[in-house]
Amino acid sequence: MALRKKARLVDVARDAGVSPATVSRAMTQPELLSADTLNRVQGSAHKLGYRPDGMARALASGKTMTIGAIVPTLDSTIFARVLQSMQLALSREGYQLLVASHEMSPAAETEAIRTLLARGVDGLMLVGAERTREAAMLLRSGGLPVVLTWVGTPEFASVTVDNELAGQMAAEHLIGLGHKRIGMIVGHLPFNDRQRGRLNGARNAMRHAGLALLDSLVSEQELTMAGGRAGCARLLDLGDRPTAVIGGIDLFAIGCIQEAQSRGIAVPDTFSVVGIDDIDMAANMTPALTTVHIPTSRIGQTAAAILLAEIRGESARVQTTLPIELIKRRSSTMCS
Amino acid sequence: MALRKKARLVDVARDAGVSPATVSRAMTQPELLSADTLNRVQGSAHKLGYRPDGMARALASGKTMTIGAIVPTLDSTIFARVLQSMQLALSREGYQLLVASHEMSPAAETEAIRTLLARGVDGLMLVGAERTREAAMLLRSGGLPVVLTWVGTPEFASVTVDNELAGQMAAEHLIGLGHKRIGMIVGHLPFNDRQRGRLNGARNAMRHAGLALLDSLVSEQELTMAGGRAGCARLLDLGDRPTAVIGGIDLFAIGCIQEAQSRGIAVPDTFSVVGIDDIDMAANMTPALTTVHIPTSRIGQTAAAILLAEIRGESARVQTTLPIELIKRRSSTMCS
DNA sequence: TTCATGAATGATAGCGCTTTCATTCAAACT
DNA sequence: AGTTTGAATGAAAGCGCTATCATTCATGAA
Repeated sequence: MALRKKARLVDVARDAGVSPATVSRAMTQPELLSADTLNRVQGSAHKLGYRPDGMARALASGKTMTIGAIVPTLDSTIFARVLQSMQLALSREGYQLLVASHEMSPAAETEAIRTLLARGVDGLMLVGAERTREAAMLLRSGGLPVVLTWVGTPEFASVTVDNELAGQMAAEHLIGLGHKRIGMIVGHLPFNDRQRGRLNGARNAMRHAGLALLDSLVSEQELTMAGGRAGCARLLDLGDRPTAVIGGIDLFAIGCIQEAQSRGIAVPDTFSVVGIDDIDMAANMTPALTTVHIPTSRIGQTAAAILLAEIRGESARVQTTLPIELIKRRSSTMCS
Repeated sequence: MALRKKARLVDVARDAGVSPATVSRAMTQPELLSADTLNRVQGSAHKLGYRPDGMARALASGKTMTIGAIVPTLDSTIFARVLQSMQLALSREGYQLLVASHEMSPAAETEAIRTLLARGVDGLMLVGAERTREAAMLLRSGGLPVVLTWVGTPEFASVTVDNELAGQMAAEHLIGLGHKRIGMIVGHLPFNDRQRGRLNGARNAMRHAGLALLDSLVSEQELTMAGGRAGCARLLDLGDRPTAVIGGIDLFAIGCIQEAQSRGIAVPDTFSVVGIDDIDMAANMTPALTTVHIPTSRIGQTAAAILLAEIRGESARVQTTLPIELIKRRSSTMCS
């Protein structure tokens, strides 16, 4: 009972008086065995405290029962939600999530892809469609199911959301309320096709309305609430300040509201703010945030489902786009 | 160039005209080889696009280069920060993080431990000291480095924070400001020794001051901002409402402030609120939140360092407690 | 009775790598 | 010259499991 080494499959086989193959079957395809042997094997396994070795299993079967996910950052409600719902869906099928983040660095993402591929994952979830040439090569030659989220390309399966439309909906809402000088706070654009899409969407909506999203009213910031405050501060310091601001993410919008309030500017009475994402907090602040709802949990669930399906060889390169929706709350109102 | 199967170690060996052992050495201990052979091997490896197979490597060496982390939930800035800083520290040494969450269910945590152990991880990070008997057994018999975070036990290495002290500091601050009727919003207590500690700390501080934390002024809520609002609403609806509230996590405190503001109750003028954690948002809201700072990033870094050290056999069962600190901001003031 | 037939099980060859242990050979000592 | 030493490499035995193929043995069809 004490200093026994870990029991292996052969130990169980010996104890139960069967061949290793039978034990292996007992563990993975019990329906193939007679009730009698199955019982005997399970008994021995339990008695010896046998736990199959995942690495050996992985090597022999080529399956790791692990899905890799590489996100820009873990420190974001958005991605946390996606990961959480993925994990939930995956664990139901016995899969585990291997998580890596790259902190907005293409090189780091490439490296993470390389590592996960080497480590052996049965599928890979990535965010966005933009990556280094090398990363693309790795994925292509990796020969494993890949699903892109938020933004996709025809080359891989994807669960996307129309970021342009999101930006457009936010802008159109404000335009409909009579706002003409609209500002926007966005994340750093270089390695972030989500933010670029939202910005373009807003820009186009304004153009269609015969207005313009002035460059001077667009502030690029770090994706934090502090970034939102800073961006808003810059816009509010302007001589001709905007009457409304779109946050490229809710956190920006919320930071923006805080900044306005701390300056005694009433939201929404004299300053409207709308966000994109609809994070938890959006509904719970005062004023509650008008925002474009992005179905993050569904993105995760769907990504998991697609990966699982591809692993089973059921489907290939499914391109899914999830609907988004403007949620009108209190932070936006008619331009006064 | 096209339909070539994945190159294996023997392929490289053949191409370079050396034995497999030499190629293996070239990959893991290049300093053992002559510059000449090393070059030749690396040349062949590169030419064939060779990438070592992690599973085979893991099986043969017993090392997976993977660390498991099981957190209550991914959807929390706090744990996200910890994971992020762990990952950063680990990746520098070539390790990857395998993440699982249990959503506050002891059974789910046990299952996650079992899975990760089977999957093969070189070390394991867990939150809190409370778990099922079975989980404890698994960890003990797992024979792998384990580090507990937030709350620890002598049985394992740990990086903790004095949760009681945190609760105490929050309460003492309020007491020092003259508050006597103090309420508290805490998370569900059953499988959460962090929240229990904080509550007890606050309770003791009040007792020492000759006051009492009335049960009627303690509200147990889900760990979300909405929970904070709900808890606060309950307290504010009371005939004899508290003049100050402690949030067991910042999110509660923030929700509480939102709730108060939405009722036209001025914070901090007629109602003080303090939190615990010091999440990003705390400093960026209006009023900025007074809170007890918990060094989350350092928890992650330290946990990673301890695990790495134990893997190398350098140290064992280090118990570290990180300092915490009250950050006075605007959400709390003298009792009027 | 004689064979297919199929269900239950066994034998065994890997999966791709690491890791002793053994070998070779030149440099460095007696 | 004869020996010791150590650096550089090779040979080969696994790591613990899965999966293919073969074997056994009732069962029912011919």
